[in-house]
Amino acid sequence: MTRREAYHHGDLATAALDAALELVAEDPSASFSLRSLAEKLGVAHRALYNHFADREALLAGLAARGFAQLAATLAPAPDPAAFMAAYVRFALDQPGLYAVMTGRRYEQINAHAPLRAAVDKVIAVALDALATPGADDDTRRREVMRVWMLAHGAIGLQRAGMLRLRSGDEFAEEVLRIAGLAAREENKR
Amino acid sequence: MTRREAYHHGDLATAALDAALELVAEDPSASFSLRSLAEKLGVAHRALYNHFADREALLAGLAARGFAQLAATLAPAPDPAAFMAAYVRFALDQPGLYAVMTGRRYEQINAHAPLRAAVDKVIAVALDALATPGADDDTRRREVMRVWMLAHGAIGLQRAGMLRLRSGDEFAEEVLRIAGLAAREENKR
DNA sequence: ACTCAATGTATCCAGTGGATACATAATCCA
DNA sequence: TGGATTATGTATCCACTGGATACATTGAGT
Repeated sequence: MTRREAYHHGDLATAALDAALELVAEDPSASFSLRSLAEKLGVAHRALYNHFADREALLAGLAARGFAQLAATLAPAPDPAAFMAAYVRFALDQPGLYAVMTGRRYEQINAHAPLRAAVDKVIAVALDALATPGADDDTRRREVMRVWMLAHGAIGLQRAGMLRLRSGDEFAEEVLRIAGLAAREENKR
Repeated sequence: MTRREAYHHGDLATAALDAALELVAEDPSASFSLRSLAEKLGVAHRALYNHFADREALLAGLAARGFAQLAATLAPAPDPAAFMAAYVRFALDQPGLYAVMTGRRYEQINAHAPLRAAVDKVIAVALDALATPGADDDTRRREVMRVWMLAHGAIGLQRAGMLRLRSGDEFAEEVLRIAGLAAREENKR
């Protein structure tokens, strides 16, 4: 451990988020305990509280990461169809992470600066990909929301088993079809 | 307690769901404990297990009730706009209940017959209100899903603070506008 | 070298969901 | 009618959780 990053056990905050991501990937309900997380890291469970005020703060940190990753995934989207396909695939690929991201409430997001920033970044990317360049702000905002609502709604209803859609790529294509966005070849994985 | 419904403390199963609904209304995160619920009912916390296999079963029962109530609320909807407005208002009026309803997972819904039936009832009502009578099944299904996705997505994004929309009636109207369904006078409360 | 803040540990606590064993009351059937 | 049976509720226990308090250790800056 000659690395500069190492304190006692290394960069525990980062390691904790890494481990939390794994636990969430294993169990999308994110019902993991701080103790199991600490055990996974070989550390006293109380050590985590040096980096995260409480469990919610840890989840907020994980959510912030997720939104940053989502923004990076969506950034190259050249049009609404590509955006929506990429968005839906992200949520399907990492259902636990997506649940953590969208499970925070408004106040929790605003109380956590990095998370707020990460969400705003996604909004900015969405505006680029979805909104008509010349239009006024209200119109642009509505254009973004329409696509986002459809995508987020589809994911939520799918998870709750209310739609009974096919899963995987076919799901993304079906959502595009319903949204009125043609599912073109380049949108396939 | 000469009433036929009374056993020891009355119809505990129903009373438990009533009390749970209150607790969820107070705290939409539905983080209430079975013990607080039992205390509210003046009963040993273990008594609840005579009526519900576990905490999840109790939530499933509450969700089933919610969907039945939702179906009744939506049934009179004469057109998609009215349907969507009523749906959004239901979710805003009872955010905790709506979260419990949509928080169950696919397997949990199917494992609970009354819940499954209640969800199917809502789907039937939605088909009536949203789908073109003569169209083929796939088209009808997609018509339903489009509206439902928009409504559910809007509610979810609003709760997560990602849309920053106005709340209350203005929220419902804005969602209708985004969905491309005119907000007419009769949709107002 | 010495101090101090950052980090990690040890130990405790009240509260939780759930299990097992037992008590009581309502119903059913001889 | 009355005794057995079953539904319901209680008492008590358990492992586990998030979090608090007190203390130990380590690295960094002077």
